[in-house]
Amino acid sequence: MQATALAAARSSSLFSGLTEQEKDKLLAAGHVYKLEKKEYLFRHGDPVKNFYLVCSGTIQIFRETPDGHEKTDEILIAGHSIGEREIVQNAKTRQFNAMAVEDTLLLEFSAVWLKESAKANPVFALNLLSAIARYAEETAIELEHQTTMSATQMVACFLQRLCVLYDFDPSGFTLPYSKTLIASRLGMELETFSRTLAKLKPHGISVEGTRVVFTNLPQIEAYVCGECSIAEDCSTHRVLQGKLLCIEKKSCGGQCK
Amino acid sequence: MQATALAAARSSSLFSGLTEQEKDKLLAAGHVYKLEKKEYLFRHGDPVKNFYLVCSGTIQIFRETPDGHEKTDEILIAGHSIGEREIVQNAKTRQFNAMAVEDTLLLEFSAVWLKESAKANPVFALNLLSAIARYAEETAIELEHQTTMSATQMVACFLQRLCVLYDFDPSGFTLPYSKTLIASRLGMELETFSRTLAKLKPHGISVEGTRVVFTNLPQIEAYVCGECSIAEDCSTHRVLQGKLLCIEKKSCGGQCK
DNA sequence: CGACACTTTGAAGACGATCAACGCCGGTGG
DNA sequence: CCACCGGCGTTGATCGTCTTCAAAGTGTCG
Repeated sequence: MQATALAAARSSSLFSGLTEQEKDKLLAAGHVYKLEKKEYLFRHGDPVKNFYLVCSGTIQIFRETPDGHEKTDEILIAGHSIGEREIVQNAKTRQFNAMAVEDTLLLEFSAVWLKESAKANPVFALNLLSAIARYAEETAIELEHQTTMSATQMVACFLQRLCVLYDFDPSGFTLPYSKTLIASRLGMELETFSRTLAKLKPHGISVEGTRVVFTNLPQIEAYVCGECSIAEDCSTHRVLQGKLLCIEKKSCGGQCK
Repeated sequence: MQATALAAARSSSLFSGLTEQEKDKLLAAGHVYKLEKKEYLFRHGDPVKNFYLVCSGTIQIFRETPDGHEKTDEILIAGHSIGEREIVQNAKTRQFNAMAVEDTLLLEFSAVWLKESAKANPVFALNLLSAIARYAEETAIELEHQTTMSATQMVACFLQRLCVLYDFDPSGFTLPYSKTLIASRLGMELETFSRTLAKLKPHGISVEGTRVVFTNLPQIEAYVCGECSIAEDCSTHRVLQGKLLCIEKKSCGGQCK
């Protein structure tokens, strides 16, 4: 169990470019931390004491609005890290909640450890910087999507990304978490999400229950980077892995075939 | 002229904690760069070669969607920096446009200079890390606002922030840039923005032409951090300077008096 | 089998975008 | 000095999309 946990942790981008010895030394400071489904890792307002690496399972990062609604900011899986931004900024309290979506294994490190390690190891520091910069970039893209894309486009975009990120088979895979969670992640209501799925069929994305099938693969592929004539400039449709998706004429101005 | 430019630049948070000598040494590598109103600093797709510090004037960072719409990501004034994220991430091309809103003075540095300086000076490196982390945090809040607040709330929030950020007099100040730009920044149409302003009057915010007056100051003040009963947990209404604004009952659930 | 969580579907409503027309102002040129 | 123009902002009417509220359907697990 411990061995598997470490394997996932050492594959984190934070350790890229480090020797196996260096990784061992850094990881030695971590304690295994288990969470059961629905258990909280921490809540909004808790003091920032620790840094975490996800080894297995899934962690949901979310905020609660005063009227009781939840907005999911991130869904983290093995290899992802939690808390580096707050620690770097010396934030005193957590600004969001972290909860296990399913049984989850983490490695726990102290905030001090993170800072010391960054000071002591320039490669690690650069990885940290890069991870935070990447998060900033992803959030900015997310924001752009939110303000310029329709719900249909967002869902299509999300499913494509999901497929790439989790290395699923496009010709058929199962959603890794509930539709409620996905809707919350996309900042829309469950009902809207549910209705949207039906609209995707004509575009070659079929969803029934938790089963997703990219039918008419060539058509879908055609939407992917390289075949989209405005790929370079199509910032609206840029997806994190450098792939593109233009699902509706509306915001493509018909330039994407 | 040069003296003023340097004064604004050295006040940047990137140099906090450095001795005057260190600042001098770092700033010596910069070249003054002038932009006239409407002139581009760079465009989407341009190679990432330089890092900039804004000394005076205003720079608009924006993206163009394929259907011709513009979304303004940031409005930068003296002390702000441009390009650190792309450089840290080794991005090859700019992912957005940067244009002068008015005549603007900048300091230009090479991308290499930024990296070398970060390597050579740990305090500078930490400031850089902190600046990027702060940007990430601000963007995340922005995203949360976008998905949970109404147009009315966003505008009210923006005006309050503007007042704090620019150190304006709440009892009366002039908008520092056009309403078109503000609307674009808030991700809404000019018409929506225009209509929204009228709705703010009952809440103690009066806008006529470019003149903004926070009337009924006590009422407004009451909305500000400390007097809002759910201040600590009211992430939706958290504003960058640690101030709060709850302008409508809708999402406060009546908890904010 | 029943309880419960999760999802789907329907109908109504709110909100912001869109299209269109008009007013205002500063600048330019005759 | 006046007429015209273009940029900017306001206002009105309409439309589409997403949310909201309500009810019913599906699946799983004890």
